[in-house]
Amino acid sequence: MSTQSRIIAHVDLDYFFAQVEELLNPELVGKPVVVCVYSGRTAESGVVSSATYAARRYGVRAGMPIARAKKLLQGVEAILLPLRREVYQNFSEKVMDTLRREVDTVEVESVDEAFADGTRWTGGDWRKAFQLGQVIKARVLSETGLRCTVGIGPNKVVAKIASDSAKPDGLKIVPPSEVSSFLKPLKCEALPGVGPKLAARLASIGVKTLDQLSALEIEPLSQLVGHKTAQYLRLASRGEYEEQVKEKKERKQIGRIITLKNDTREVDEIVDQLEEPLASLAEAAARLGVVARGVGIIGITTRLETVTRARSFDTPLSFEELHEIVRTLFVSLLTELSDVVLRRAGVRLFALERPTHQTRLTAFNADKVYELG
DNA sequence: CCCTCGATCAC
DNA sequence: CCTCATATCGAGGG
Repeated sequence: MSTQSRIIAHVDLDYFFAQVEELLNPELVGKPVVVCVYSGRTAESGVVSSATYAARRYGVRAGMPIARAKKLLQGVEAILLPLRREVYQNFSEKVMDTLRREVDTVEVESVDEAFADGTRWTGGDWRKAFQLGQVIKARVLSETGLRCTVGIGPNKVVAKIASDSAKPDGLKIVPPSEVSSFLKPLKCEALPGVGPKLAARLASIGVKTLDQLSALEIEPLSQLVGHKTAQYLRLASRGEYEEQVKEKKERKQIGRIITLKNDTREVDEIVDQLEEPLASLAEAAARLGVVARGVGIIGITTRLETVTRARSFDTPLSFEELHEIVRTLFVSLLTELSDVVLRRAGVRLFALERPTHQTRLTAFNADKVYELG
């Protein structure tokens, strides 16, 4: 069979968190609904995580401080709701299962996005691509109640840009014959992986559109953005990015980060507040059936700069050891950086492995148990 | 080559 | 005024 043209769908749930809240409380439908992450520092501190289109009409956007959103919504009958991660995760899983029932391969990109390989579904026939999109949208709606936007293209990059261009509740097909004209006029930021920083670098050599980007020689581009990124930009901008849709494997790391009650550089104060996150991580690791050989800390300074420290080991770490290493890492961080004050602090576990027969470790047992070697 | 760290992205 | 979680890249050191 011709491995030539695949038919890839990108499925993007519309204003996902806020849409779930609407679904759970139909009175909210059509109103400005804003799902917020409250940091707990003050009653109102935090950011917007998701907003309905009614709220967006007032300029509310994800990532915006809650205080600013409230200003924009002054005098408006708006509904602010706290984030309910587990609830959205459950809906997400239902959606992903729905997709898996329809196509062979589903690659979960995030809680609200997935790629679906529709090559088999369509028999490789682009005349069936629209039908594939309609079926995906209809199945997701009937099985979960959620609306989504579907972009379909010959590769993941084109499919994702297509869905971006069609939201909300849209369906956009970009067959191979249209890829070039579809991509050419777009700004570089339209490519997944190109954010403000990379876009600024490209702009510094006068490159603003995918058309311009696709015309660059690889060498100078590589000088500017590094080897891997240059290869990616070249292929992606030409519509020639051919990474296959594949199920994601095991998680490589898990982490938690919190906003501290007060800005501080007191290790005790920091580690105290990291007790819960650490326990939560231990639980998450246990649920995943993994142990960690590495642990790291993250600090966000009052100037909003990120500082990290990490250590890895050749055997898995017990909960007690994690705790101790986290403390040590914060001590050395704060000793080395005598002028930083932390606003936020976090912990992450990496080098995650399934326990071998040599090691047993459960979430809440303190001791690492070795068999005799 | 491996490790650590910071940056970036995108959510 | 500034959340939270993950992956990846590249630089620098060993």
